[in-house]
Amino acid sequence: MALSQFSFEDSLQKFVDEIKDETEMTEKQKQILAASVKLFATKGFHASSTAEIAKEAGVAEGTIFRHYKSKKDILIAVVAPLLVKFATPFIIQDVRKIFSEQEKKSVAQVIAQLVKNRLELIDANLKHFQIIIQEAFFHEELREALLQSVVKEARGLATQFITARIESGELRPLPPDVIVRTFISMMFGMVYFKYVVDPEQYRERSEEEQIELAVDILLNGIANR
Amino acid sequence: MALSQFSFEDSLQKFVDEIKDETEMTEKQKQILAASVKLFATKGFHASSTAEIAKEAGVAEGTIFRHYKSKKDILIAVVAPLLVKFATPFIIQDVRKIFSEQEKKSVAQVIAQLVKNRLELIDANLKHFQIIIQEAFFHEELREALLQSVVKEARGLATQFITARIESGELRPLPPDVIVRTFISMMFGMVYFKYVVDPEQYRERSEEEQIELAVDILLNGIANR
DNA sequence: ATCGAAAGTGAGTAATCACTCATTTTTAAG
DNA sequence: CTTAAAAATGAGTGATTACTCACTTTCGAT
Repeated sequence: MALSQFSFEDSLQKFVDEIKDETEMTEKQKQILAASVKLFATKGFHASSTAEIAKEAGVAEGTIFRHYKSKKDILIAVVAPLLVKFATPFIIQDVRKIFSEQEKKSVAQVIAQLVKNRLELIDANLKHFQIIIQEAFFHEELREALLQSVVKEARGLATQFITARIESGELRPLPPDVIVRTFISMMFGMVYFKYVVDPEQYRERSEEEQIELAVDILLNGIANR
Repeated sequence: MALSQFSFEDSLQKFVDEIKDETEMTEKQKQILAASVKLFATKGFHASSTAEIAKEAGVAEGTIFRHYKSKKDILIAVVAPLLVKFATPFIIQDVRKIFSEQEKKSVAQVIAQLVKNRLELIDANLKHFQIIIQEAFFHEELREALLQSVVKEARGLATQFITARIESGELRPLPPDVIVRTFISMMFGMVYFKYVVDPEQYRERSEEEQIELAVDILLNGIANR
């Protein structure tokens, strides 16, 4: 195995290993994770103490370290499932499917479906998503796992799709990476405006309308012809 | 004065008050700020201890608290100048000027100029910008000041410009807030990809090309006509 | 040269940090 | 019911935290 692939394989494996089925978790363990999610999302990892987590979970501080050998292990346990949900081939079949059914659908349909699908995933795991985004700034391993697996995987698929659609004449011959970047930026922007910047204004329109408008702009731009 | 405006006026005022001319700063004080910027940007505010800051600045820990009454005060002192640079009417004239010269210029020119101008501002203050983005998650006052002043101000100007250009027929009759959101998302995306996600790929093209491509997509979309 | 104020110092403070461990409680199989 | 393992506990650990304060040094005006 090439040395350069070590860190990627390692960090992804580390995340996968950390995942346990909820069924094989103690009640207290679930409470610890739930409390951690709540605190990490609102105050951040560094500002949340293990004493606080224990109190919020209704658990002795020692119990935390019976299940997680360090505080950082809690973060990994919290973040791993969603990271894998985004990244593993198994679940990315979701996305793969959208792309593979391409013959039948127009670009607009595929993109709209993709946006909807990913936004639903984020919505369903909002706090976990928030924690990942926040803490990726400070934890290199997390950032690494996020970029190398999720982004790389997503970009691979997207580039394939875009290239095909350029050849078929449906898309302009623009550099695929720029299109991917624009698409990802747009989606993050939607989430950020929806939950942080301006929830009231965002909700003036329905989610379907928002997606429709965004896709419209991505496809056709804002200039009048 | 309406009660609802208190927090905005207060937090903005607090940030403005915190700014001191560099000329009226001690040598050691500048070192403290420089060390704080370096540490906050790399490790984050919470993970940077005052002992560390003192050591990095080559200063006694007590000296820090001679100038700043709390650790959080350092953060404000670090962040305030850039925040004001983004927000105050005085410096936003920069942007206002771009908009006001609109008669002579095409939408594409105005937007390209605007993107270039803002990206330059970010580039010139990259670490400070990074700190603001990171810490806005955790400090409500910072988030408040950022949203209420910078975003609101920027949106006001942009909406005015967009509305005018829709009326003149240059832009499609899309909701201005959606256009603004798309524009801001695109810019953040460029910065994020350039510095975090994929610096190598980003730099395959020159900055001018990147801007040109982004503006092109914003104006004309990715679909073939 | 004198003097008061401002700048700088670093040992000291109580509080809090992540984490340990001897002990007790709970669980589940025989 | 017995019993051994697993789960849970919370007082206790040394290290580190943001911050204080009595003291020394530097500086500028007279």
